[in-house]
Amino acid sequence: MASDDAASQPRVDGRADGAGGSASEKRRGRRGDRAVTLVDVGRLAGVSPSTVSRVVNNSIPVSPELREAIERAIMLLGYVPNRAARSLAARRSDSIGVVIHEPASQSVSDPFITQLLLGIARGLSEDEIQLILMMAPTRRDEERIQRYIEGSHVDGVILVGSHASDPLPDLLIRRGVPLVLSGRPAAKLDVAYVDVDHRNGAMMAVSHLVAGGRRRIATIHGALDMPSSRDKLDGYCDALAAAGLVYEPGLGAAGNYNPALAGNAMRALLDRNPSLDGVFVASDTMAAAAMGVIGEAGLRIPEDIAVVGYDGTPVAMATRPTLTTVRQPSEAMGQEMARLLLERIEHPSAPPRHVIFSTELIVRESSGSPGCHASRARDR
Amino acid sequence: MASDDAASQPRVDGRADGAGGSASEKRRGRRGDRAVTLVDVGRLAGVSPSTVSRVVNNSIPVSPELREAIERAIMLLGYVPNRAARSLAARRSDSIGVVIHEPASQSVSDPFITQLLLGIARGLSEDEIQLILMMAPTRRDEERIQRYIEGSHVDGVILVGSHASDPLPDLLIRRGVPLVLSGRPAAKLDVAYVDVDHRNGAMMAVSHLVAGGRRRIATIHGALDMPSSRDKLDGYCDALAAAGLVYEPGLGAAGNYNPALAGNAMRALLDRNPSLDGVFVASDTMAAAAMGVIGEAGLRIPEDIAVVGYDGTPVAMATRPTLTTVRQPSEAMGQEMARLLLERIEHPSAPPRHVIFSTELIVRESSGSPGCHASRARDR
DNA sequence: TTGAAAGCGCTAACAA
DNA sequence: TTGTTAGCGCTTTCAA
Repeated sequence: MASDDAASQPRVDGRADGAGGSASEKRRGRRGDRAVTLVDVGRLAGVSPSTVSRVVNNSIPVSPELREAIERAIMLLGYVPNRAARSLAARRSDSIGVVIHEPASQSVSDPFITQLLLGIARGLSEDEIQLILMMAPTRRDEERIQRYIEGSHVDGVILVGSHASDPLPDLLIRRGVPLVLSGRPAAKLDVAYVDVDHRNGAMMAVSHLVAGGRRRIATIHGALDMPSSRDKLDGYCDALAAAGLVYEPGLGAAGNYNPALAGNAMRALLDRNPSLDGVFVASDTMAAAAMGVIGEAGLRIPEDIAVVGYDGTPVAMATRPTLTTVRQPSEAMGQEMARLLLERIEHPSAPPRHVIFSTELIVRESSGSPGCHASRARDR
Repeated sequence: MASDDAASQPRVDGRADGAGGSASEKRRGRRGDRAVTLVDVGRLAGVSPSTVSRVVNNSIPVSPELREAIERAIMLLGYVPNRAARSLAARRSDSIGVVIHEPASQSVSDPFITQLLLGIARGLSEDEIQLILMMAPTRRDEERIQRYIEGSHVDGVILVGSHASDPLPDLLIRRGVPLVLSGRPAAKLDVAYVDVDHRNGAMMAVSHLVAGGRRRIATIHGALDMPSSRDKLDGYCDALAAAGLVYEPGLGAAGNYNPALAGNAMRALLDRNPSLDGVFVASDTMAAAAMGVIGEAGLRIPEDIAVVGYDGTPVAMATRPTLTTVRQPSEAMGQEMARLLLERIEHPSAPPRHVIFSTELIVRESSGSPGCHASRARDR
């Protein structure tokens, strides 16, 4: 029922174009008034522009008196350095690119990705380095991004969520662009990255299901051309094996981190496996979708089917029942990626480092023992 | 139970610093090889750099033969313009800043914000304009951002989620920086913005609750120094009034778009109003949190309490029961913001325009009639 | 239509 | 420690 049928149709308001404004200015770019430059500051302080530059950049010592005079002049004039000029002269941009190389619409609404982003921003903020966000929803965008990176000289790139087929890492390495990946590369590349011990994370999750008495445990995994997806699948198998259970192909289905696909996957799993009593899902958003499907099938969580998600995003607390999940320290990971990148920018020829984070199982309601009431987890 | 107690402790892997790398390079900045410049292209094509520039920018006509020769040379050399140089000479940056002026950790994991961001990115991508993301979690960040905008010359700014106290809009306008706001400003400012008819959106939501037979309807609202929060509250009151119900202060509680706060708010509402049978919540993420609290209180949704959220994010489909919500066309809004900003950059002295979007009520399970089974909504 | 020349504002040798 | 001097690579008058 109901719904405004004008929905989404913008209503344009107010003085439309050309009402009073001069017809065509095309004066893109900086505002009229000439900017204050180093020369202006130098003149006011009675020193040369280079000395001012030295003060501004703290590059080499300047006598206290001059420094003070210069600082006063800077305040007085409200001088702010022009980044373009600085970039041009110094041959660096003081900005880094973050490429989100995924079907953007979904990745960007995945809280895990956004938390990572926040971490990166935090890791960068001390150094006055700007974050240039590049999303690659389409092939054309990829080319645009590639051009941008090659030409415009971001000082480095953080690549989030790349698949095996992604040519970008290899290209950037060849071009000598400092690079950090989220997750180790599919191919053997000498590159810095942050990774997570997903194998162990998945194993914890599935062992937990086993410990709760589940015997027939399925999994909804991500795209298998991502090492992280593979790792989780391996961990899942490890746990089954440890419990003396066997993995059957019919117990796995791809959700590719897309909630809609995950819903379908869940349906298929239920069809194929009537005796299913547990499922391990490779992301919280997919798990939430799967829970919906389970509910619609008339099955109860956790009594009939226990569910464990992955990521530890807020989503896992919003589901009912609340979702047991494997937490990745997403924000810390983002911050570490920023750090690694800055490090590579400083020392381009040092060998790339890797940092591996571990995970944490957060037990909530969705994985309670069958037939029993879920033991309530402290919800942190 | 369980949990890797090394959790979140990064494990550092691989050849640590100084293994083989030269101790200190500090060669920040561009990779060794000299970049290809306009001059190189010109030389190869046998023309002057200015002519090459004209071809690259399509600025003024160039004879077909030369153009072709130049284009060939560009391909051959793999020329890519240097943005810093271009910015410096042309006095524009070809980049715009998106300031997210909120407690970052929450805003960035709110899917509504991220969808808006995606829309902005889409709206920009055709024009090769870069999006510089600026998050202002702390006061220091605000200053950094302000410096950046003033000094470094983004061509314009999109400001997301600003409160009444935010000095930035006013400042930027005075400085002549092209600006677009998400949501109209609290103060009377002559500025471009995109807004949503929240008053009507809220009214639809609450009228829907009334139509379902609810008589005692509470609301969890956002920070009231944001016009959008006020509008929703007004719409809520409108609907109550239309139904002959009265608004009591005890029926409102602030959630400030923070799920944790919203949970507390919900608890307080339940305490204050034992006979509560409906609640309108100003965002989906807050609604999800509120639903959790309702469930913990032993009440059923929608039988005991009907819930309607706001935003129309994927979150609303992930809750159980699924959440009735008011959809904002977030991505379209973002795209429109980008368009408006580009327009202002082109025509700085034209009067700022406003675009108002309308909303759409999406009925799902959480608002079913009391005592009855919820009529299942088609889940689009 | 094309080229020459003068910067854009800054950094970084080099000299003093 | 400070100043002088070249550019960084591009756009954009101005002349031709």
